[in-house]
Amino acid sequence: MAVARNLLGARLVRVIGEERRSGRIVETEAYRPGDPASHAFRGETSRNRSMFGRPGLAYVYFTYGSCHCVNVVCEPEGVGAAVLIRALAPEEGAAGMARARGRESDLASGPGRLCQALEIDRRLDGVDLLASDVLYLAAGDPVRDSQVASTPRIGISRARDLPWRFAVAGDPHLSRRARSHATA
DNA sequence: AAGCCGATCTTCT
DNA sequence: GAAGATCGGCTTG
Repeated sequence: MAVARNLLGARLVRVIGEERRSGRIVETEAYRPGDPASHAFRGETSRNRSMFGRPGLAYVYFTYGSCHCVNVVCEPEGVGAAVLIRALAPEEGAAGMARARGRESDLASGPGRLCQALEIDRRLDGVDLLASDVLYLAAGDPVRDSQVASTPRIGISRARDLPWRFAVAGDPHLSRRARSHATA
């Protein structure tokens, strides 16, 4: 999907009081209407409600008892589609991310990790990523087509064959599963 | 380097 | 009752 590909290189910025933490998006994954792997597939629930909101909103969910993940809603209101942000290359506020993560490496190289590093949880579900001043998207360095790897999605059991995962080829900050998975 | 396990919330069967 | 858009630690090879 176009939005997932075009988010590569953009920045995700988190402001916590006086502190700024940000990173360049290096890995995304698209979840579209009619997609059996999408949280929206079985209709609207209290958890996925914001996925059906207007484009640019954040959909933040909690899973596996311990991990949050952020998505960017990208279809008109009522449709139910989003792009999962899977990995960031840390830029501003790496020290704060390390504090939040309790480690110095792999600060944002995974969908759950980046939420921990940026202190994103369900309280940020539904914020407008194009207007908020606590969590928002900003322009970054565009990524050339020659650097983009488009491959099957990871971490799901249904519709695995759809090539809707996008990554900056060879980037050192890709998610663990992207690294063990062939990234061609 | 790769694979299993536990943690433990939300939804679905 | 089980599986899931995961992570980190431990075990095995």
